[in-house]
Amino acid sequence: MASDPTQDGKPQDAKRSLTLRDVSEASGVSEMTVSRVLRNRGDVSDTTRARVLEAARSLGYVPNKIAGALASQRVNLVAVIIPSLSNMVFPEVMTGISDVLEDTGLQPVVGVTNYLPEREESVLYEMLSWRPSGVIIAGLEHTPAARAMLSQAGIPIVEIMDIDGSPVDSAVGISHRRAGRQMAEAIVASGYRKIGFCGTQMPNDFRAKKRLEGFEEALKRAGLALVDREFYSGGSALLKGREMTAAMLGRSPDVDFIYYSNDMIGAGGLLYCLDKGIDVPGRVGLAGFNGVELLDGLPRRLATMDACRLEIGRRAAEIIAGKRPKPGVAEVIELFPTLQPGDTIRQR
Amino acid sequence: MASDPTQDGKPQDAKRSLTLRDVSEASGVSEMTVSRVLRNRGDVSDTTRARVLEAARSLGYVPNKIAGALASQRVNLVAVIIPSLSNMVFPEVMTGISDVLEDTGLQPVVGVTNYLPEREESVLYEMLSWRPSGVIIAGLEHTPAARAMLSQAGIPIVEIMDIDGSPVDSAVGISHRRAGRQMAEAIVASGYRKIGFCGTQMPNDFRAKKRLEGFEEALKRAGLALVDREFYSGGSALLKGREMTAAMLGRSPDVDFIYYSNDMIGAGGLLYCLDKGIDVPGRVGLAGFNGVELLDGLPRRLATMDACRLEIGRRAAEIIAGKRPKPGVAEVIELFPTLQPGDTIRQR
DNA sequence: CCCGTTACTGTTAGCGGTAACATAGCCCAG
DNA sequence: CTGGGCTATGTTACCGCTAACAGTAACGGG
Repeated sequence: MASDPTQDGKPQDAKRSLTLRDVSEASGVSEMTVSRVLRNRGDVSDTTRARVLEAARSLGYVPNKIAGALASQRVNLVAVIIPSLSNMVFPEVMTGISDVLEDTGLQPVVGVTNYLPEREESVLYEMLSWRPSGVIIAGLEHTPAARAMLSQAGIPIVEIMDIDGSPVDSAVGISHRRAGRQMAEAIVASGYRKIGFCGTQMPNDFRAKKRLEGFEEALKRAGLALVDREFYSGGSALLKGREMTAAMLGRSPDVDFIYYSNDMIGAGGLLYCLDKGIDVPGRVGLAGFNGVELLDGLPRRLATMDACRLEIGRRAAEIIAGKRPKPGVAEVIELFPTLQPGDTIRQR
Repeated sequence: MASDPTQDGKPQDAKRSLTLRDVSEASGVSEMTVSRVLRNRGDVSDTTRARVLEAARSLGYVPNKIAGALASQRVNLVAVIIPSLSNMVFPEVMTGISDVLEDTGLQPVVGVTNYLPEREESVLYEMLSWRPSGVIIAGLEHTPAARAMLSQAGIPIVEIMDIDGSPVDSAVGISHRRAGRQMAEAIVASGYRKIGFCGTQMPNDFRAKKRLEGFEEALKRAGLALVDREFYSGGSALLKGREMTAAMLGRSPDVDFIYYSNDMIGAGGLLYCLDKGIDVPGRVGLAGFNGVELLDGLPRRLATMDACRLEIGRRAAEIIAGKRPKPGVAEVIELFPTLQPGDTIRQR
């Protein structure tokens, strides 16, 4: 329990938390005037203002936003619902969001779903029950109930990361299908023909799934098909990348390119190949996805495609904050990731 | 704006949000009964319950926790205040917290300070204004105002990560000073004598600072001192690790060990040495700190010390949730990190 | 000198729930 | 049949704050 300034252990006055009334009594003005001072609203004389601030400060008064929000019907919170915090990608999105929201008085509140739709639904319900000013939520795939809540909420909704589908309201993201396609085209153009895929075993990572679909589609158009594939779940992504690469190259020695569903396992694959003295990109080419900063420190630059994470966060926040040409109007913003060939695709 | 089901663009009924009254009218019972049903409180007949639930569901009612919290003086939120999300360490702490809070009805709300004390103060103020049921905050160093707020809040406070100092209320963490000392002792015991340090240039990363202090203290006791040091700020940690290592080995060729303030730059250093064909741990030994999962995928296991992150999160959450032998009593829990020598310290 | 303005401060009525306390049936023992 | 103890539901009074409006005093122009 919080330490009590008095020594008797029991809070002597039941620790009744401070209210506007306490400040108003301490400063000899009405509660309303105190409220005005603390919110910098309306006209208050300088002397009164000073007196109130002094009283509030010396009492250690912290306003009760619960009461404030109820009375004013205004909440400065923005719900941000994402699948995970541990994979480098969402922290950067959060950075973009915070940057923009910083000077709007709005504040992001994060909820994590662990890629579980039911969890997403309950997190959303929970957050909506705090009546936020807007929702930023990853992906376009939600349970029917979640979609219903989103569309009924009466607040701006921005679905982020992905635009392959139909948004409830606004959306900011990239086409993962196109991203997969582009990567496949680049790989094929470089002369690789026996292409394998390593990815996550997550049925609900719809974006990874779409990338793979786009990838296979482009291969097919080039008269090719995946030679081998390998999935993992859990554990150190870097290590899994090594293991999957070892397994695949062992099982399918003719594979000459491996496409990874994310940079982390791609980096693992790259380290494995370098360890084993496998010629990259001569004997095998490698590519990942996301453009994570981590790659900069690797011995060789892994081919990848940045996912515009920072920009996605920024744009989404701008929509919520009404910083758009036509605020309040739903819009879909497609961003275009650039392919970074790095050193792991053969140049020709 | 949220899409309106009707096509005229303007919400036809001003989108007045639903209240208990709407549900009560739809189901023909009092608001109180609806409230009871939705919270599973008190006795409600099965038929009434079913009727109410049906009405709530079909209307798409989402309770207003703002009103609920104000009336009941209960908020199921736990404020979690941490310096950063982007460095692998706090996401894992969050996981520990969420795991424990999961089935308590409590919910973590994250605030990020970017290692800025003033920012910490304002984030704390903001969060306290929502009257959370507890606060979990990283570190023992806060502005005087922040300390005052914490001790006045009248709710359980847990300061995490560090125990070298005096907590406001409860604390869960490791001694970073001791951790630094232990690492130094292990290094010296392995015969290294020309030891350098690479770390972050962050005046407010008190824990990194304490590790370095402990480290130097132990060196001194062994009659040694740091031979060289190098600091960085910003950018890809892996890359910075490479660069700093290159710089240090170039400038001080006699350095035979480098202690890094975190695993990420340590990993960069390791990759650099392997690239350059430098004998590790023969010519130089290397060690980091944190025990991040990432290291598992590296070509060689970097010496490190795990920071008990998951456990810290769990314990902190248990204290907040009152899942302790003596709930409500402040306690300080010290955890003991284990040194993982890996392959980058010479064995003798 | 009156009245409209301006500059400040106070009063009242909720916001949407819930705690606490009725109240209304109903059943059963005495 | 009567009262006590259920169970199921309703009533009332707030929770702490703010919107909206209502003063009040001082001032200046006509």
